[in-house]
Amino acid sequence: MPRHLKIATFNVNGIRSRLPHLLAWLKKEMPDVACLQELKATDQAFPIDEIHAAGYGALWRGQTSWNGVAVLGRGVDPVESRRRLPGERADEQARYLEVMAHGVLVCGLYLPNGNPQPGPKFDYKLRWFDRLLKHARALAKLEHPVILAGDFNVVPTDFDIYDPKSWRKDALLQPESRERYERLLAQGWTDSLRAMHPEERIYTFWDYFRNHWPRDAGLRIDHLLLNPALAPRLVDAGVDRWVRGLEKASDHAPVWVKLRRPP
DNA sequence: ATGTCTATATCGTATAGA
Repeated sequence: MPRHLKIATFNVNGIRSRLPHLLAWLKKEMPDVACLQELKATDQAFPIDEIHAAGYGALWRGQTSWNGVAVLGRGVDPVESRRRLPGERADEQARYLEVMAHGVLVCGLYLPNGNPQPGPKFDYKLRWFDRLLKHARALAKLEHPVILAGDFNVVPTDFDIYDPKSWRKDALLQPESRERYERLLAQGWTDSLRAMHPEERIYTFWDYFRNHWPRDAGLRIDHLLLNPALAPRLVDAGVDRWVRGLEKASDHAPVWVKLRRPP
């Protein structure tokens, strides 16, 4: 049994086209829990056999073409807590999956991108964020350890992007998006990457345009937030940049935290 | 304004979303 519990999030940008990368990453980094986003596959197309063969159990919520989230558990089948945010009855987009695994309530999420902004997609992003805020407020207060993990599609501050100039009008940097992320933190959530590395430029996403990866022109939009019951166990956090450097990589790199195991 | 991927609808190439 490794000393620490490792929980990660990875926007795979198509699980079928990215399966070799996902399997290589699981084998090398061995996260105990992995939240995946942008499966871009139906439930039937989810590659559960390969994931089982890699030593992981999984729950997933797919959708044709877009979105889709999953949570993998190393050596265990995650136990489903909920498959959608409260107040989502009419929302069919597969963006939220909450499970229990390795003693932690893991909330895997894929917040809407929201571009172009302004417009209906940005309105949807803010509504989705408001639903998350409402649900997260209750989760923060639990005495049980909880983690919010996923692609939040929010660059929290100008320190979390290589250069905000060409992104000022983008939905990821809007004051309305950032203010909601701030409110989330004000509920008591710890931004693990920033807490561990307050002075460091950290990126988790480099788009495919304009040579951004070779120039290390990235954004920090994939986040791992710990509730007060879990935050004292935080020992390390980082980004598996090597995955972004692979041939035909996702535009995101996996992000992880290491947590002390409870006594 | 641009740039590049993935998936879908359909079998070469266009469109949407990010």
